[in-house]
Amino acid sequence: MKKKKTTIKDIANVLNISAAAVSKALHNDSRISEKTKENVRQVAKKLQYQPNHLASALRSGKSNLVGVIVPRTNSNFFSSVIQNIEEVLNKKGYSIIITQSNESYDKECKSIDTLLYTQVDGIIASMANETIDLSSYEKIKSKGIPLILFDRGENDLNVDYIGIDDYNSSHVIVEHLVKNGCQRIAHIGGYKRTRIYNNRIRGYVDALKKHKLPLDAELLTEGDLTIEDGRIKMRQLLSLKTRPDAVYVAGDYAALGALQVLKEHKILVPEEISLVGFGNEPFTDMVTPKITSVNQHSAEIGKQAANTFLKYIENDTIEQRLNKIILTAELIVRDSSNKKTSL
Amino acid sequence: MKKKKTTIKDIANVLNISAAAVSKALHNDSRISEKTKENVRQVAKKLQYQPNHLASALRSGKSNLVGVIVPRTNSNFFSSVIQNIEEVLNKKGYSIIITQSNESYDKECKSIDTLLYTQVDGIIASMANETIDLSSYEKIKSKGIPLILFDRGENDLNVDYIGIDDYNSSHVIVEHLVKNGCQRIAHIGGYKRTRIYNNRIRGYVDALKKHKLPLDAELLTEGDLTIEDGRIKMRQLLSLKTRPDAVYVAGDYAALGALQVLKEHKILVPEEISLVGFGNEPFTDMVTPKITSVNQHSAEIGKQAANTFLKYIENDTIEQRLNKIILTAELIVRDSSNKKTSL
DNA sequence: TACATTTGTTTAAACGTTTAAGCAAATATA
DNA sequence: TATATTTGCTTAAACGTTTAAACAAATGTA
Repeated sequence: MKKKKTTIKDIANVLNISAAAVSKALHNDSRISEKTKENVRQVAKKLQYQPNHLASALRSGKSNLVGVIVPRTNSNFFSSVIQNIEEVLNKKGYSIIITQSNESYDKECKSIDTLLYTQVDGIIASMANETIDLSSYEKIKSKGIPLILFDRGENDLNVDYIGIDDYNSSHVIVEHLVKNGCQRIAHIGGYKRTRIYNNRIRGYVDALKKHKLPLDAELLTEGDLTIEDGRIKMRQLLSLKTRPDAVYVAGDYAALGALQVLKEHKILVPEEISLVGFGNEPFTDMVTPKITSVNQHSAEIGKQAANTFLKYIENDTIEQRLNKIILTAELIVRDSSNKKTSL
Repeated sequence: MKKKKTTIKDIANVLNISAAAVSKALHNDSRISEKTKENVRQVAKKLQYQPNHLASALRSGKSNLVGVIVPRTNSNFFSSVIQNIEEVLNKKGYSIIITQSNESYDKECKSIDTLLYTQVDGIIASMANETIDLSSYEKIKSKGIPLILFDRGENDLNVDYIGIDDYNSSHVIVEHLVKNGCQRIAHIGGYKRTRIYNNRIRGYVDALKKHKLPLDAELLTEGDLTIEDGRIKMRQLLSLKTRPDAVYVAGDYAALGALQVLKEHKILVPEEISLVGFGNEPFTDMVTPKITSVNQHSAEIGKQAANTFLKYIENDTIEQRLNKIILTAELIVRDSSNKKTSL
């Protein structure tokens, strides 16, 4: 059933020249005459020749493929990062292979193996929530393949990292809430072991101290920041003797869950409780009230990640080391925390 | 800088056997002694041997890679389909390469070229909105590579297709709206040239006829079904002399835009105007009021698509032809159209 | 004992490219 | 005119596997 594919040899046979000449003609080698090049191009077109990536990559040692590992693609942040990585890399002749870890460590390891097996020229990744053991990522490094992390990274790997200033973002958020008259600010956080969430928590704690606000253990929770997690944590917060008057949630999905619970309890947002999310997912602008959130500059992160990879390709003498590009996140104030306009 | 990668020959040298023996040992060939196999496994582990996909794929003519083309990944429908394709195929030793067309015909052609170039063993695709010219897809077929379409397909390609019954879904929706007392039902549709949207439009028209409802050209619009498109079309509908009392939108994002406009105009949903979307994106359940929508069985579609591909691999004598698997869509009734409970 | 089969391995070719090296013919240089 | 350089190609090896074919040694069969 399989149709025979046209190879460089087929073209060579038609023109009665060597396969090497055809290869060079297709690569526009200066030592091949214009006439031959034109002939080759014509025959290639007529025979519907399509170069065989496997063969050329094997021979040249370059696959022109870059692996991208994300926890999931159905968040706007990740899909926007991916799109921008692709845009930059396509221009330089690279294609990308996207894999999802689904936040699972096992799946992530498998993805890495698949990518290495496919002989990608580099890997750009955001780590799964579950990942603590870094040996899989060490393997990438040990093969001498450029590794670039974004969003969810790890200092210990000593590779390039592109992300936002999580610690400072927390300060900006707390400051904003304080300005809006909030006194008892809760934080629904991610897992501390993940660096970005740890930084957000540290920023939250330090900002409270700075503003001399109560630092109550009850007001600080840790979780996976899914919608359901947000619902659970919000219910917990509502059951406290003294409820918070503001909740800063480290992820938009959990913020959405929290908002649902608040609405179910007929609690006015932001009048009774202010709400701030993180990530600026499109739905934060769709729900009622619109949720204040933090723009993570996904496009910029994608572009920087791609360019960082290209840097290694263009100059392979550079040694990989911890090199952080930290972008300043931007607070997008919306109804859920803006008491001034809603009064 | 590049570390030397371990090959089958390195293992062979250590054990003083031939490379062929190593290859066979790694593939658990029955003609290799247990002792040798064990030795090979040990040395492979010690040297951190990772097979070279390029070489094995080139030699065997099988890449164990399947290309997946979607308009975008940041919709829940597509990312769920992808996840299920991956799940099924991973079990059979295949990895997938995901590419996004971003609804652009050009990008789609490039994606197809990249995938063919990468020598994928098959392609599973949902076509871009823009795509009318099918020559790119014909190219896949002409190479003898299994092509499976889902959601956005084209009969003319004569390949397998997995999707839902769009025509009938429209009937179910109109029926539901009629039962809820709606008389003047508008349809914000997709482009007619895309088969699924065409089917939804035909179903809408025929259902109106069946229920002897007015078939008003003003009430039927065509567009790209983005949020913005939904907003524009909804404003148009509101500016009519006689407004509709129900709007059936062929996509959830456009339905969301329509809902925003309705809320901005302080129109009660569903009391004054009922709203139904399509796709059952998670946000339909998050907004207020929750939007009635249609579940497209993304998981099932993904699994069926993967299994259809596997069918061709397991039996390469089968000729590809138009073979539709049509799943029955399920109407999820929510607040935006449910007058009975909301009264 | 003679031959057949099985076991465990090796040899060598192949997959489709790229590329270093080689070489003859054409052209330039002195 | 003799020699050097350039042009336009060919040859052959290589990339890391897989696999058909060959083969020696061990084992089985009659």
